Amino acid sequence: MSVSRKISESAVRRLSLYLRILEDLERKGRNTVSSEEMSGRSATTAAQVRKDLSLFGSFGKRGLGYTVTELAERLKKILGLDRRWRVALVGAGRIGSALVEYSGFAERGYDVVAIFDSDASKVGGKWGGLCVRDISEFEAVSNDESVEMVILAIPVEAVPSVMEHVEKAGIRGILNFAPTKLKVPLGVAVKDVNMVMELEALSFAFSQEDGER
Amino acid sequence: MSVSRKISESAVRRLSLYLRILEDLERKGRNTVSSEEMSGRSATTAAQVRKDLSLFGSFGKRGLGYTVTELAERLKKILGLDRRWRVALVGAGRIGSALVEYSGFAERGYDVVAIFDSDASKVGGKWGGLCVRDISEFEAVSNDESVEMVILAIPVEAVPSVMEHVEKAGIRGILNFAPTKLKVPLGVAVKDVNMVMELEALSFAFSQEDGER
DNA sequence: TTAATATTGTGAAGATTTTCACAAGCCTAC
DNA sequence: GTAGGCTTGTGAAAATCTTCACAATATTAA
Repeated sequence: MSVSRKISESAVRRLSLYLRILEDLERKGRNTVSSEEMSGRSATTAAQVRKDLSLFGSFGKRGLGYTVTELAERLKKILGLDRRWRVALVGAGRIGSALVEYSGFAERGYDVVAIFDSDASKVGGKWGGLCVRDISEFEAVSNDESVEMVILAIPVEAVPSVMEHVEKAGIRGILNFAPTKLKVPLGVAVKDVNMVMELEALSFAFSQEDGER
Repeated sequence: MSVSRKISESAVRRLSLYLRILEDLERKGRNTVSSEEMSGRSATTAAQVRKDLSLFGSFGKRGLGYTVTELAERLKKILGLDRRWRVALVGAGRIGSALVEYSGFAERGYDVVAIFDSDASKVGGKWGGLCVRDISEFEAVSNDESVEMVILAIPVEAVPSVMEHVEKAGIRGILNFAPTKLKVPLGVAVKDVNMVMELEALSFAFSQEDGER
């Protein structure tokens, strides 16, 4: 399982997508699937599917394809989903609320174990069984709760001070909703979710099309 | 301005990021900026910044750098942000709510002009001045309102029936929050926002690190 | 005017990712 | 058991993306 090669961002995204497809096939009671069919359901080619999988081993049977449940298990393991993750939410605002109440997280192994905010009017409130804590308690609480990842759903202005806490606590994974590039120490993984950026990519696609007509 | 070359996904994301940086510099009253400084604030190299920009023309002055406001204007035009976009939200749930109330959209030129849902208990409700319509009215309303883009914030099960309406209405841009790959006709642009996928990328990064120790 | 300094724009080199194409292997049917 | 039909796994080729390196050009100072 230990892979020394660097796996590209897009390959990981595709693995994630393959897993979703396999889970769907599983629900439908399918036993095997070919790279050809998988490619039809994603937006890739069969060769790409096989290449992606071959980065981690050889999971299929020639002439037959892949066993749905087995491949799903393998992918879960590769993606680190064969365990649960302890996550803290920083920012008890609207986005945070949507995230915490979204059942998909828990289903996929991510447990929100603490919620923080710096707004005194929010601190102390109950959010689905959890008490909103003041951000100043971050290090202590995240240590007690063995927090591994953080979801950052805060405005840009709040980023520097929050990041200080996060860094000190030794957090090594951040899902960032703030529309800014975080500066993090080496070894900390950051994923940015930026809806404005997505919309801009969309309007760019439009403008290009129009320009080409 | 009309560019026939295909611009890569990641280049567009970077342009979007550059624009954010420039707007920040603008607020701070800076007049010019070098590719070197821009690269410091993004996660790229100075050469990458220059290459990205040179895809669309030559906007800088040798020895001096780029004029902040001028480059920002250029980027806005390139990204199709020199106009407003009429957007419909489909799915009056939690994510939809977070999006509609998020001021960043309106600020960047995206006006939500209609909201749809298929849940009878939601239809008729008022959402920030807009009346939630039944999805069956999609074609008629989106035509009246000249809707250009759609934000899809619905569960996977609802995708096929909703997509029928969207397709019939001739929508050509979709921001998709449903965790599934949409099948769309040629010429329709789709951007997927998938938080579970981002978290999976994060747990993958973790697992890799651990494996390498 | 000339020299020194800064920074762009861009071919070319290098690196990475995707696609191609086919040998190798597995299954079914006869 | 062997022929025929699929489908994987994978080197090699092709395509794409990033970095390098430097000529060109603008500014400032003397």
